[in-house]
Amino acid sequence: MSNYNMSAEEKKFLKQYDITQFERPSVATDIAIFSILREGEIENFRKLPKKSLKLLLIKRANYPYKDCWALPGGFCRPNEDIYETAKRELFEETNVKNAYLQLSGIFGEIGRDPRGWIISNTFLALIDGEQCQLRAGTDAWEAKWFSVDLEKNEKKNESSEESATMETEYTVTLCCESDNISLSVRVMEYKEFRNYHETVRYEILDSVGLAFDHVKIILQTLLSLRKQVENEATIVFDLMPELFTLTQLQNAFELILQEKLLTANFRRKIADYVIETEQIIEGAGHRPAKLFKRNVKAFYK
Amino acid sequence: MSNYNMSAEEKKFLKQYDITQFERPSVATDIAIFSILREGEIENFRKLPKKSLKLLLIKRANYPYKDCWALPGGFCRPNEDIYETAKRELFEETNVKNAYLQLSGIFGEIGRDPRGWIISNTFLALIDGEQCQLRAGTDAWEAKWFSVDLEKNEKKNESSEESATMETEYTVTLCCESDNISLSVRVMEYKEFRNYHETVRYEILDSVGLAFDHVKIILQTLLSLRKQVENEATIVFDLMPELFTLTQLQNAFELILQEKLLTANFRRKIADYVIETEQIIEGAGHRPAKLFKRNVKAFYK
DNA sequence: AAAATAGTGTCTGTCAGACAGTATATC
DNA sequence: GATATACTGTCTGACAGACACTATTTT
Repeated sequence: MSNYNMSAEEKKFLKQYDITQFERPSVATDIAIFSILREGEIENFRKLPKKSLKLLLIKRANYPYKDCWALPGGFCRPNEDIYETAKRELFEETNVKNAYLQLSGIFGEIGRDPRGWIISNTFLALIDGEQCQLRAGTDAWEAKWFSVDLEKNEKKNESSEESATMETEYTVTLCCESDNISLSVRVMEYKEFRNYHETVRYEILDSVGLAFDHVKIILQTLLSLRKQVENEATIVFDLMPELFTLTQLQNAFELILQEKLLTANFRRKIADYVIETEQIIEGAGHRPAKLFKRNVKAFYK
Repeated sequence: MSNYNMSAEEKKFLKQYDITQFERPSVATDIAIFSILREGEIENFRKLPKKSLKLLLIKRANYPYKDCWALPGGFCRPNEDIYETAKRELFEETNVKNAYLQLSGIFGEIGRDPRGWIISNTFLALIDGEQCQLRAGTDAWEAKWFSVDLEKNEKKNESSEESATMETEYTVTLCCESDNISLSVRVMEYKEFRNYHETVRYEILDSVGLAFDHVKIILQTLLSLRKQVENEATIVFDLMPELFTLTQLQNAFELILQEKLLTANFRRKIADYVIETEQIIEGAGHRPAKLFKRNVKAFYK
C-alpha cells in the first residue's frame, strides 16, 4: 500500500498476528469459457457453415466426480491474484493470452465440494474459438467444446399487491457432437419479491454427468452474458476474430440471445462499432461478404 | 449434492484427501452500504430537506490501519456461505435484515492487507437509511454515514486505429458532516484497448484516512451501481421506504447519477413501477406530494 | 400574494421493429 | 438461370429529451 507508514507499535502487532489461528477455506476459480465454433461438416457448398455457441468442459480424471465433465479451473496459488489464477487457467487450457475475462459470481455453499470448504470465484471468458489451440488431450485429461442450448420453462407465477414469486425451470443441454456426448441438466430458479426487495435463488434439479454445482455456474453465467449483450453490444466482439463479416457478427448475437434478428436493423445498430476493410470473403457459393474490423474509437463513450 | 452416489473407491479417496496440505487464504467480505439520508438541518421551512448519497464507514480500533475509516466487513466463517457472511455483517452494522445485496467484485491483490493473504469478496448493499438503526458506537467502535461525491477528471486519451488508452483520475470525497470529517482520496483508472480487447485497471494515488484498498472498492462499486441504474430503474427502489413521493425517487436517481433529470420525462419513465396511494405528505410549506408504493408486478418482465 | 414544490401536455428528433426490395457471387 | 447470401431503403410507432405551462399548499 502506498501512503502508509507503519508505526513501531503496528509492526509489533503484525508480528504477533497469527492468521492461521482461524479456519480458512480453499479458494478456486472455475471459468465458463465460451466461443463460437462451426457445428459439424459443411453439407452444402452454397450454405454458410452452421455455427453454435460453445462451452469448454473438461473430463475429470480424478475423484471426486471422476469421469464427469466440469468447467476448467483450479486453486488459487499463494502470491497470485484471483484474476491471475483465472488468466493462467485460461491460458493453460486454450493457449489464449488476451481474452475477455470477467468475474461472474461466487459459489461458496456448504457441501458444494465433498473435499471440504472450497469457495469458487467464477469467471466468464469469451474467446475467438477458431484461433485457439486446445491443450492436447491425454489419458488423464480431456477437454472438449460443448454446444450450449438453454430452454426456459415458466412453472409458476404468483403475485399479489405486496409480494410475488416466480419459478422457472431451465434445461441446459450440452452437446459434444464429435464425441456424441449429450448432457441435459435442469436448474430451478426461484425469484421472490417480498419486503419490497427481490431475491433470486437457484437449485439443481438434476445434474447427471456434470461435476459439482457447475450446472448452476453455467446457467448463471450464461444468463448474465445474455443480459449484458442486451444492454451493450461491445462484449460480443470478444468472440470475433480480427476480421469478420457482419453476418458472422449477427450470428454471434443471435446465438447468445437465442433469437433471430432482422439484418437491416442489426446493421444500423452496430454500424458505429465497425469499419469496412478492402477485403472480402472468397470461395463461397454465393455473393461474397465484405470483411470488417473493430472501430476502436467506438468502444469508448 | 443431489444425484450423486459415491463409490467405495471415491469414499476412500476423500478419506485420504488432505485439503490442508495446500496453503490457503483467508476470505473476507467488505460491504459498500449505501443509503440516502438528510444532509444537515432544515434551513428553510419551505424547502425540501437536502439529501445525499451516503456510505457507511467504520473507524478501525485496531491495527492495521488503526484510526482509519474502512468499509464494514469481516471474515467468512466455516459453515457459512459468503452471501451469509455479507448478510450477517450487514445486519450487525445496520440492523437491516432484508436489504438488497449484490456481489460487486473480488480483491485479492498480493499485499493488500499487511496481515497476510486475505481475499475480499465485496458487496454492494442498498438500504433505506431512514429506517435503519446503526449499531451504537463504543470506545472501540464507531460507525458513521459519509456523503459520497465522485469527481471525474480525464487525463489522457490516445487512440489509433489499432489501440487506445484512456486515463481518468477519480477523486472520491467522503464527508461526515456531523463529525466534521472529510476524506478526499484519488484513484487512477487505466483503460486500454489492445489486441482487440479492453482491459481496465485501477491504481490508488492517495488514500489518506481510508484503510487498505477500500478506496478502490468504493470507486468500483459506485461506478457499477451507476451503470446499473442507467440500464434498469428497479435497483434504485431498494433505497426507498415503503411509501415515497416521486420527487424523492427522482432525487435518488439524481444522487446516484450525479445529474439533474427532467421531471416530466422521469415520471413517464418510472410510471409503470409505481402505484399511487391515497396518502399525501403533510406539513410542508408548499403543495403536498402524493405518496406512491412499488408496483410489484412491474418488477418482473 | 409570495414561495416553493407538485404535476401535466405536447413538440421534436432519434431509433428500433418490420418488411420489401435490390445486388452479386458460384455453379 | 438457380441458389444462396449480401446489403439497402423506407415506413411506422414508441419513446427520450426539452420546455412550457398549470396546480396547490403554507405562511
